[in-house]
Amino acid sequence: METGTIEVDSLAGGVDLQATLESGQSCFWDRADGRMYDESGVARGSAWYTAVLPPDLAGDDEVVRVRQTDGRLEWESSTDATDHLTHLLRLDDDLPAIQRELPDDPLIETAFDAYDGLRIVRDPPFPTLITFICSAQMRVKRIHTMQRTMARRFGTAIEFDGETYHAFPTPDQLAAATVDELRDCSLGYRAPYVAESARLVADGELDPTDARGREYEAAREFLKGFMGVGDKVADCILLFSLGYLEAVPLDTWIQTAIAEHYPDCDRGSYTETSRAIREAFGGQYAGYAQTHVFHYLRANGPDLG
DNA sequence: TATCCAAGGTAAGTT
DNA sequence: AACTTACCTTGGATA
Repeated sequence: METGTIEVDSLAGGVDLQATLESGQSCFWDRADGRMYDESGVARGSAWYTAVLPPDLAGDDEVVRVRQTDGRLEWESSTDATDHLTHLLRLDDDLPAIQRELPDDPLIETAFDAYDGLRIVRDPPFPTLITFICSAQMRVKRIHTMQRTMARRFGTAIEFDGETYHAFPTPDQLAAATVDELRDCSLGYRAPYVAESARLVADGELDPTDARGREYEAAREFLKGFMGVGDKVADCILLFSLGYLEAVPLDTWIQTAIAEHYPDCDRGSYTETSRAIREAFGGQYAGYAQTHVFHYLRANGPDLG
């Protein structure tokens, strides 16, 4: 096993690992103490998080553990995880520079200042696709449980440091699952969506990574080719996996924020409201504003700001 | 202990 | 294109 550290001071804007991984944008990481999203007064802030990197990222299924203590990130893995962490947690993003590009707006400033070091993640595309298909009408904590269940039942088991971890299922593995088996993972009406979208990827008919390189709105339309992917889910995949930092998923929290703080941005349709709020959030880094505002409102209630 | 309700929406059908 | 409606499941709220 290899270990290493990344100094938080070496990152522009630092990093808040817990805020980044437990703000609801990612289901790729799992808290080793099993207390993900547990608000019940458990000691937080230095917990280990684990993930199984898919072969297309690491060359082979590879377990990575990371925690934040005393101004540094500590990691454990079978090989050097520095580059993987930099990639997955977007540690190269210059947060102060991004904040300077955001508009001078009280809600955005409050939300940004409240969570120093909260970064957008760069999760692998296929798990992100499935995760956000599952997210429809679902609580964040339960989405996470659903992903863990699918990984345990259909994903490859990996031994690391004397423990067993499960990779998120590959497209082939998930496409091989029956709709009933997926329903047994508590997916409900999302089960056939997951089955069909996994099949599309497994059969080579559609690949979420092929959205890359397209103009933003064209990329969003492309992703809507998957079953169970509408505008909002497509925006989540673009922002949290494919690096479209201008994407602003219009979820219920942001809809509430629009109604209360930016009523002029409500243009009726998703496309037009999206354009308006994207502009209000400063364009190219609007997704960073979205994620901070989302996290802030979810933690503090919609009335503040 | 029951019952009710909302949760990071989408697809399909109707106007 | 815009507007309805149904949809699985479950944890937490309310009675």
